[in-house]
Amino acid sequence: MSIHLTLPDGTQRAYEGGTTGYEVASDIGAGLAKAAVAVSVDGETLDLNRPIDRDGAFSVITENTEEGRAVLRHSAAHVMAQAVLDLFPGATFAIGPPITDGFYYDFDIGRPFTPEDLDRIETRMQEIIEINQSFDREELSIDEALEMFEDQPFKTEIIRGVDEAEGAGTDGVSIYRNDAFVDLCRGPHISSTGRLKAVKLMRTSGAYWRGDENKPQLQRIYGTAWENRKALRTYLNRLEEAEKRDHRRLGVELDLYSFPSDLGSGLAVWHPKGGLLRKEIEDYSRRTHLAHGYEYVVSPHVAKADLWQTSGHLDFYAEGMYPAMELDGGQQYYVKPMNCPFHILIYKSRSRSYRELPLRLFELGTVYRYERSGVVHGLLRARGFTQDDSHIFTTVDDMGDELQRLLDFVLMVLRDFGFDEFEADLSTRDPEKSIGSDELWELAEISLAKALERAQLPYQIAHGEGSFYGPKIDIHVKDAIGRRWQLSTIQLDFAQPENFNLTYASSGNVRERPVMIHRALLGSVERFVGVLVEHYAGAFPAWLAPVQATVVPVADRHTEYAFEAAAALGAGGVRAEVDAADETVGEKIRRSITQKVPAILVVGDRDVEGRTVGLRLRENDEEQRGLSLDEVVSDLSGLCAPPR
RNA sequence: GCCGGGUUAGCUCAGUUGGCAGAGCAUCUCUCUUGUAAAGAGAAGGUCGUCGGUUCGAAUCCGACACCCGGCUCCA
Repeated sequence: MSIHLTLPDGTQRAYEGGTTGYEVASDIGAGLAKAAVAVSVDGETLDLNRPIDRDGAFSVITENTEEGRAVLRHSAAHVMAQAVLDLFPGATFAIGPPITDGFYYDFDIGRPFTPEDLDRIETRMQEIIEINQSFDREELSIDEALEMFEDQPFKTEIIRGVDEAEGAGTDGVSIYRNDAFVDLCRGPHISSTGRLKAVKLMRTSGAYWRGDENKPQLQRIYGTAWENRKALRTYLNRLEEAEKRDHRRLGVELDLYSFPSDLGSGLAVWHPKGGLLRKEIEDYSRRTHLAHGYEYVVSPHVAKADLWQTSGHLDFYAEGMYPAMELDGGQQYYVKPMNCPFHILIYKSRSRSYRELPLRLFELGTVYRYERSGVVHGLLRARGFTQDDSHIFTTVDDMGDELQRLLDFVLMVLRDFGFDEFEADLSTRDPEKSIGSDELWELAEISLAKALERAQLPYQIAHGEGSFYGPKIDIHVKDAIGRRWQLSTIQLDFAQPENFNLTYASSGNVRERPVMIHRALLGSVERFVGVLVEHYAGAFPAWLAPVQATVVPVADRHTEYAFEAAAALGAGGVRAEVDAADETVGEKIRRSITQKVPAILVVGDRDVEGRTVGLRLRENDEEQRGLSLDEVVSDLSGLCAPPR
């Protein structure tokens, strides 16, 4: 019996039944076979040494692709587990999958791993790699597997899970054996441990079994594995690069904000330069919202317990709220974790007509959330932050159009800040934990999906991840080094209009219930600044740079003219500073470059005489001399103008 | 909240077995008057996160708390 394989280029080849993937790869080319870690046959990935017994599309998975690296990493995880079980008798092990850029494995050794343990494990792994053990696949029945792993409670739990999830042709499980080490695993794996050329253990941490904080906490070891030493080095350099972009570090270096420990966890103070950056962002936000049919409102930071009771926050969100303050003889007040109830009160301040809808109330609303102590992370996860928050009150009929408008608006805003790659998550209903009619949910989910499709935004459906009151879209951006950040959120809300008994008079003069859309575009100004800092590595677009131009006098006698030039820039709307310090020109240039100032102007004798300047722009370090001051002012004032 | 690691000058970090607290950068002063990524000299700067304990003696050992970092869980 022969098998027929279709290669990616469309050519067909026939082989004896039982030919292995490696043999096919070798037949195609020796180089390909050398780089191969697995093959894909008819949509299924197989070990190289597994006989192929069916026809279909065939491709070779090579070690320098993400799919191939996942195979390497998965195998590295096995080797790590083998090393741990060797070194720590009685250890139990749970799961060890490949992840982005690496792998991990969860263990229970009765105590945490120490850095020294990590060294020993890595050394043992190297030994295992050097003896080049082969990975051998076997298939077992559920009962056989349960017996084989009887001392491994996590493994038996997984096996029972496979048993219950039968269907998909799983009446048994596969295991991979290298030497005395056996692990439950679907595969595929590399043919032998010697294929691991560049493995490094990175860190340890606690991790809950099955990600559930009510289950026991295991000890996780993270590692990384690459096809060769060079790729590993490149990855480690990338980590260093990311560290240099860290917004907490750059916040100090650029004097933007800080997190004084006297203040408290998760709380930032904004220094003058950070304050200016924020102000630019907030001004932009207010301007564009006003230009897009929003009405600007303001609400206080605290409200009585009753309001939070009505809104459902005390029932559903109490954990995220700061504890109550008692005022006025027992009256309880809460600091706001969200702005919605206030906007609802504005809506309710008088009776509303369908003619006013959609009513879009917008606020830069500062909220406080009691984040658990282990989760705060600079500006990206703070306890106090300001949302560019709006609540849109719309009729059910207008909801679809409004969502489309909204999505266009979101993308415009994000693009204005320099992001151009987006992905969305559409979170749908969890029937167990939600309110509202099926019809409304379905309409809402369809409307969200339609809006996403019309905006040509790639999205994934997150089943059951919607909030209890409605489905939502979360928008993620990709930054300059490919990381994904969640910024915008758009949530439909059927609950609050009910809770607060919101109505409007329809054209037929009937009381109808509006739908609320809760949305934040930047998300929170704090997080947004954090993401911007990391995206631009602190070199903000000129319109956002706290200092847009530095004027450097060559010697003391040029200082007066330098201030004149700075004043001219200021009059042209450019934020300019004079660096009149008693330092060399080289040092002053260096300081401005380090501070990522977009434009540096140098003025000396000839400039004073001819009313000119020397100019050096951040984007290229070539200097120009003798440019007319007036022209430079006009150019820079264009360069520093906000996008709208 | 959980697991682990931390906290020494404004910043980055040394500090040996428990025995007088250190460097570089930044700051201040003076000299130099500078043309595109660090001029020279000097000075000042510390409750060693906080509180308690052990000790003749604690930055160093122990405990609690605060804050930070890496994860888990959670999330804008």
